[in-house]
Amino acid sequence: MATRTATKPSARERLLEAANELFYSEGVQTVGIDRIIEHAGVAKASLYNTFGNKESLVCAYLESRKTRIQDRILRTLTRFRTPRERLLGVFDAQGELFTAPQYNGCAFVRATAEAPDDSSISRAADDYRAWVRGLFTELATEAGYADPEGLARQLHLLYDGAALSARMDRDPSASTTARAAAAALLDAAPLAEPATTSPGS
Amino acid sequence: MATRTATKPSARERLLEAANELFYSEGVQTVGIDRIIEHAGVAKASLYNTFGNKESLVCAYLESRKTRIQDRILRTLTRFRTPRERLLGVFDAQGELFTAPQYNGCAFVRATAEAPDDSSISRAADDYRAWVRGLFTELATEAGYADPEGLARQLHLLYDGAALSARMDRDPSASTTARAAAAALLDAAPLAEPATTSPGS
DNA sequence: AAAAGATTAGACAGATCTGTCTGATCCGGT
DNA sequence: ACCGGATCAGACAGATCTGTCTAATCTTTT
Repeated sequence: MATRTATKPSARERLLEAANELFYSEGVQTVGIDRIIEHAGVAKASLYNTFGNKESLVCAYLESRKTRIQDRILRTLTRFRTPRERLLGVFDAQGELFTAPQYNGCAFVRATAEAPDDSSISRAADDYRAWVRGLFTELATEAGYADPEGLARQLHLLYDGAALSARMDRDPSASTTARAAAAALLDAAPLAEPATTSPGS
Repeated sequence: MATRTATKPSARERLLEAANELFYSEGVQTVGIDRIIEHAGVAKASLYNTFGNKESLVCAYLESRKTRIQDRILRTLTRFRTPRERLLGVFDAQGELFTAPQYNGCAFVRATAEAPDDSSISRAADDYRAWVRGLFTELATEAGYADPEGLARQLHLLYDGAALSARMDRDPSASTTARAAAAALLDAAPLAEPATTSPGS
């Protein structure tokens, strides 16, 4: 509750930091508890007192990653004015992630690949994906497109594909490709009709 | 008794079949050797005589999956005539995969998420991705687009995104969304200038 | 029929992992 | 100063995993 001074982060914070580095770079299953506590400089009892078990630590790690990514995207979007620019700006924010020291793909995809099907880890991934989907839908609605949900689904595909390609192909330029494709989709998507007939033929 | 061919598959085939089911549905790390041999009805020594170690078994499993998917896609593409239909037909083939009994996402993405960075597993994934990329590039070239590689990259993003969404969102209709987006990208992509004209068939 | 090679069941070794427990030590609030 | 909670180091139990090895049984070839 009391805010820590800058001298020494709490055991919880150090554990989350270590989890963030090790789980993300090497995978959830391959990194054992011992490596986490060694890297965090924390006793094993502190870990189990704080989180209870490994799965809860993984969920907390995913949660912290989610808020970090959300903040990063939203901050990047403040640079853009028009709804269209902001829709495409999501891919710019993604590109910044790709060029980070070493990007290893979507943490939620990786963690889900290692977790049983109906675990709390999958639920954390669902949360994150719902947020991304909601963001695209909201921006598409603001931009006045006729089918914001459908457009958001298409853009989400590009967003996922870019993250996957950036990792699997070790190609950070995937976000640029995705942005260009997204621009083409926006150009092709019909706007909501403020009034008269639809443009057929 | 004297029948030696069709009645009983070899130990290798049964192991690959078991690996295909268990590794794909539950993950590579979480499924142990004991589960594999039990499910295959094979002795442990046979597994290690045949494959040497677990990683080789995983690679063989990925290899068999790759050829299976390639066959499926190519067979589906024979239904279509024009290059454009065949480009979009890749997403139809993908949709058939999604509606399979239980689809669990791209096996290569899952396996790579659990494997160390420079393993032979990653290399198997690279092979598969290179094939998909080459297929899109080839079809885009046949269709006469000005920038086949660039278009193939965009379509590959949709392909990856659809596979990822089908798994993460448990939404097999992702291939339909991807197909629609791909059609829009094809409409927007410029055609190559016809250097040598051989117009009609 | 007999030899040679596969295949089987399962014990075993060695390593590793999660989670618990003990007791000592540090540190902030009253 | 003191007390209670947080944290520490590390041993320990119990389970699990990969890979090896033995010895018996089945299959094929000579």
